[in-house]
Amino acid sequence: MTAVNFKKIEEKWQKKWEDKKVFQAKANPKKKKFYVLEMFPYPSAYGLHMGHAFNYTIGDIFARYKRMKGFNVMYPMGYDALGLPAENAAIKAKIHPEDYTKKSIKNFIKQHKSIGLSYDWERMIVTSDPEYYKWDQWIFLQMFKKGLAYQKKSSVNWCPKCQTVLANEQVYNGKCWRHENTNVEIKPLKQWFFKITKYANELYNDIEKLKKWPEDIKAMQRHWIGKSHGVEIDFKIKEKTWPIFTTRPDTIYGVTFMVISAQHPDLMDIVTEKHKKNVEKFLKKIHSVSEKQKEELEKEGVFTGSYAENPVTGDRIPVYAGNFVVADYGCGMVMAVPAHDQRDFEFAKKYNIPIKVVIQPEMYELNAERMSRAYTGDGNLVNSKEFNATWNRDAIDEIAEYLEKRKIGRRVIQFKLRDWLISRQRYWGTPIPIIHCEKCGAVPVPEKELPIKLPKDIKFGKGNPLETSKSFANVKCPKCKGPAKRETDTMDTFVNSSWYFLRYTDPKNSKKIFDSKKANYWCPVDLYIGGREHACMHLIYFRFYTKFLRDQGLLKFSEPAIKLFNQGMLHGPDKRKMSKSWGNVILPETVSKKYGMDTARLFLISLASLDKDIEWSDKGIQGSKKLINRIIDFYSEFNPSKTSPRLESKINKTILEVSESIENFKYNISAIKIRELFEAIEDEKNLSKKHAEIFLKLLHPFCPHITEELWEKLGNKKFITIQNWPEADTKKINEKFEQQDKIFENTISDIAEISKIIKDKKKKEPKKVFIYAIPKDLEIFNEEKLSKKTGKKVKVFAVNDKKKYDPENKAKKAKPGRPAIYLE
RNA sequence: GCUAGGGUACCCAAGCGGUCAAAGGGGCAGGACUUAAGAUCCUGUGGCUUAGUGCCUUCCGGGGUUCGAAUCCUCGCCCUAGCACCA
Repeated sequence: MTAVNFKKIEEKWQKKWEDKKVFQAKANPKKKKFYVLEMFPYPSAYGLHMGHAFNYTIGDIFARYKRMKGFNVMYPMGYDALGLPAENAAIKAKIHPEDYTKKSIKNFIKQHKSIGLSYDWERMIVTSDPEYYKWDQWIFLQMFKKGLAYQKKSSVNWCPKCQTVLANEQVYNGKCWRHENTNVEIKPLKQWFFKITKYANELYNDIEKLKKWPEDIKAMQRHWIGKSHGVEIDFKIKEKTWPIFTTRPDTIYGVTFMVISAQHPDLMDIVTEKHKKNVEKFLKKIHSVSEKQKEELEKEGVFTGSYAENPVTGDRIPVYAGNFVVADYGCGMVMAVPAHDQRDFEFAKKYNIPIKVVIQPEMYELNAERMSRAYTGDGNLVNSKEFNATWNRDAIDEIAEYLEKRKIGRRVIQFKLRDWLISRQRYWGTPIPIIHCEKCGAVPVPEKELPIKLPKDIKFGKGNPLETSKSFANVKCPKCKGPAKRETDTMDTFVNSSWYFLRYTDPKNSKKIFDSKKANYWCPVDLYIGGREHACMHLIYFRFYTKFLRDQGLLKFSEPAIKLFNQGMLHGPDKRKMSKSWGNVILPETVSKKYGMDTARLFLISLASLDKDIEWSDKGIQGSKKLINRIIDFYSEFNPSKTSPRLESKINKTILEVSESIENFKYNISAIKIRELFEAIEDEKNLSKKHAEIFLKLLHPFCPHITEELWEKLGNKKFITIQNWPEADTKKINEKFEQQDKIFENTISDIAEISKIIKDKKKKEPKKVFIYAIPKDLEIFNEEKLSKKTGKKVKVFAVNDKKKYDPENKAKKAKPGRPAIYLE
């Protein structure tokens, strides 16, 4: 066996691809485009590991396949370079974030190239480049003009470790998304927001159009956006009208109390003098409980002293402040119907508030005194005046109608989605292009002054570093020219990644964010690959941006990606997620040296379905390694000859199977089909040059380097990667051969079986095999092949051969498709 | 609790109404090669039976639909991920 220097071959072809710019994409309206994109990485000093390689290989295989299929493929890569981890790492290493980032990116590029990915490097973008984030600022200004970027004071999530605020999407169970042990604090601060809620309805409804997105991601987004239909009912409290949102207007007659969120900004307006102390005591108490206890927290509240008037019944009902009401959903107050809502029920029981049944189930009768839990099922209304005996589901509509007619309520749609908090009090982000002037207020920076670059004269330490830069903060007001202060908040890094896919289509444009023609040619992204963890962050934000830029007249489409693919996660040999912190990281460099990158690529995709989590194992990769070595051996001794019709049938069938499995992202099946074909080739030995080339083409997307190398060895001058994908000649596919293969394999099993029996009985291993086949089947049984597979000397006779050796007269047992066998 | 997805032979994993005792890989066993080991190659790998075309029991468990189920329905149990007091 020849020793192969994989690393050398890999570097050779990586360099050639790059030198000849084979993967450079050019917009060409006459050609059908295909845009493959992987979520770009956040460059860190740790570099890439095989988990990343797996992710990128998925896209690369598809890009190479589509390119060979004749599509105009764009497959770019870039770096999401701004953000907190880089800043923190830089501070720790005592270098500037920019230097840290540059160094990391350099390493990432090197590693990306070493995996053999067919990126168009001319299109690379780096979000920390002012020429990139300039357009982030430009988008901000457009949003500002439309009232979609605005400032407001509100209770925001503050991570004490990050020293900055977080978006709702970045808070998991009350913890920071980057610090799972750090409780997020609630602080009232003036912050910048993007009004993503303006698009809530469209974002929700269009999920339906994402036919090629995974169901779970869509479900998560639906849940996150949280659309619900309901009614706002006007309750009067202390002369003020409070529109209370409910999805259950059918229970309006059963309201016995109200609960306002303890976090509500206007809570104190409702609290009466007499109850002030009590309420304050309560607030103090709920603030002092730790997050952990909050999870199991009982519903608690305190009477505010005020009463609300039920607009339908005119009842005077007490208003409580409670710990279980969300402050910024609806209007932060709920109407409570203890008989038919479990939370309200628990609360009412605890504070001895009356329970009024307004829905009676059909099978039995509820008694308010004896209920042990709320009845949340359906039934007919009772105690509801003119609506009595109405089926509650019908009553929802009827009562809504009734409220609307009397102008004391209206049908509305509520969303859980909140506006996107984009302010960050950190350095390594896009500066917000706003100047604060005492006279003119928040004034946008004129577009021609963009980009507002990050200053260098800053100090890291406590608080926002941008505030330490004199050159940055003190400016003139663009409107009145008076002294003013520049906004020192930077934008969330998710801003940068919300539109990067568009910039790839025209990455060097200095006049415009991108040329719409180009963007509309290449986009939407045909295949977008990345992790599930972005379901409710990036994947919502970039849909939002797409819709906004469409409304700005820049785009003609409404959804950024046609197909979304979530790859599984690669685990280390210890079955844990591959990551630096577990110390189970496998590096591409090591793998390339040890097995060759092609081997690793093949191994990763053949382990399981691409969307499943997989495990790296040095044992497991042996299977791929053996195959690759055999292929290389075969080609190094290859002499073209004529391909048998049997093999030709198999080749053509495999073309269909491999193509189909690639299209369906079943690369594991592709790998098996390729393996099976190669084994057939090895068995037959005779192969024409044309077919030898077809095999390499089928293998190429998976193993790009060695296929280029072997392709060249066959005497080809042009790259295999720009060849046409083989077309199957279906006329050559003959199922007869497959049946024959089956017969052949059965025969081998039979020989082994009989051999075993003889060995058991006679304690002697038979060495010779005689096969008696009916003449029609004769072509199936190749003596040489049989001998090799059985490890015995095999002789084949036709049953009607007069001179055959058949001492026990077995030949007569032969049937079509099943030869007779004699062993000795 | 809700939502999405799973539970397949020693392990990983494909299959998703008949061609299924169930692809492929790993492991293990036997054989070939070799002085031997390793590497490589071939074969086997649910059970029973027999000089081979046979039978039995399997695809988390129970029930069902069907001429026929690993595959469809239903009820459980278990796992994985995400969300979680949204009125």
